[in-house]
Amino acid sequence: MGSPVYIQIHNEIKKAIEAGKWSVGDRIPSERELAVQFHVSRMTLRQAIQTLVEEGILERFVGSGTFVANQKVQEKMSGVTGFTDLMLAQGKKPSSKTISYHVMSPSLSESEKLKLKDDTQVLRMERVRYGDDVPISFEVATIPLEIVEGLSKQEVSESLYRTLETKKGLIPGHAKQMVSASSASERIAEYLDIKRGDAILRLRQISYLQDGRPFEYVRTQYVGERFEFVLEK
Amino acid sequence: MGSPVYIQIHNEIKKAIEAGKWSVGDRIPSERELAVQFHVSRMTLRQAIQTLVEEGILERFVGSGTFVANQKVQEKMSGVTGFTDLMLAQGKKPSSKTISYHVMSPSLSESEKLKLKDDTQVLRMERVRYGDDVPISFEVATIPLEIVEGLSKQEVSESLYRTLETKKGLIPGHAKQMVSASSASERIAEYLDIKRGDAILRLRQISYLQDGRPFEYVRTQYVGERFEFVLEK
DNA sequence: CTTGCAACATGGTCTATACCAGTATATAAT
DNA sequence: ATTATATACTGGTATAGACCATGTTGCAAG
Repeated sequence: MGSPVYIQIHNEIKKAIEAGKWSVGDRIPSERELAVQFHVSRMTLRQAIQTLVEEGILERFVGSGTFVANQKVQEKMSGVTGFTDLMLAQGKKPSSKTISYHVMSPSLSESEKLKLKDDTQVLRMERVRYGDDVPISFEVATIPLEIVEGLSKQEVSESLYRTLETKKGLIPGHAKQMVSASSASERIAEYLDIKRGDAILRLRQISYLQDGRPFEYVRTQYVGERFEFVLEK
Repeated sequence: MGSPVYIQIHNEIKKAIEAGKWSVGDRIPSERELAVQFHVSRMTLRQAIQTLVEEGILERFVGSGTFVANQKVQEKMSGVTGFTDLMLAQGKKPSSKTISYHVMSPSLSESEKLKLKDDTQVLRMERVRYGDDVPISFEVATIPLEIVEGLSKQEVSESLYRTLETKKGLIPGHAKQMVSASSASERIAEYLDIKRGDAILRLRQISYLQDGRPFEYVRTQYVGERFEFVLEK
């Protein structure tokens, strides 16, 4: 074995992680501790850690420590589906908490996006979504009242897409999505159990029925570190 | 000056090269000499050199010295990740600057994504992209060497897709994209003229040929406040 | 019980030094 | 002149310490 010491240590740490010695999110021992364990100087140990960070296996935070990097929740966007199905497809337990649920007059923006007539009322819902009880996103969904007429709050909240199809025969056609990134506000940070200023993946989606009518306008803020979209095209 | 010494030295050396103090192929003074000139330890000087090597501005050879690599210049882009079209659609002038352009051994991650054999070399390009001269994104593109063999730097940089089709008969098939959000590192923040920690929209894309072979792996970091990704599905 | 602050731990940077394995070059032997 | 060899120089690796800014934590004051 002619390779440098720091490469050997790199391999040992990687094997230890793969063997389950530390799980995702776990903090591994500090550089100073590991340097002692491997009988090398801290600088050499840092070189080993560095290569693992570059591979995305570890993450470093000043003052906190070094952690096994997060595997992100992935959303396959090949079809138009809801949050519930996305979570189930990944073997995660989906849940959500409704923050607000009101019928009201739409904002100008909502009215435009949903192509509403002047006097139309909408249902606006705010929800926090969880995957395996970890907050994944905060979303505001606006739906024309006529679409959800006759449906219970539970039906709308739990799985709108499925309910629309089975109870009203309304089938989603296409969707337009706008993705950007920003920072978490104080309020959103609290809901998502992150810090203000943390990275947010913003998704604005307008969903259309097969006949072209827009039926849902959703603004979602995903926790950047816990979520990832996957697109196949 | 708030930035670390090795970043400052990095900038000074880079400026000196751009100012013509050394030309492509020239050998720059040894690490020991430069360490004395900049009044720092050799390890610190090495850190500065390291960042320049990672950007492809310098090349190191044991026993011979450190040399200015053939790099540089700006070029108009078209189509590779659809950046140009996106900019034009918004009435903005697209441009880009090549940060590095180098043949090297792939990282573990790159090797996996591109399904490379053990000894395969890759071409790795780093670019900053602008819209109306405002930095929009920083991207790292990795391409197996065999794909671009025989092609000029200009052909690869300006329109990889078109060149592959006309010169090699290789036609892109599908692509897989992963979108997430994170915070800007110190280095990326500098390139994009934002602050460290600012919101970043990350896009990782693997492009496949029609026969299913992956031929390009691109990691792009968009400035969250300046960019929006629009999808129709 | 909360709040504020001090002490501690952590990764980031930097020093000064040492030895190694390649490369280049001057020197000696042919 | 050519060849072999010793020497000097290069970047690569490694050490053992040091200080800094930031994050965490426990303890004291309210």
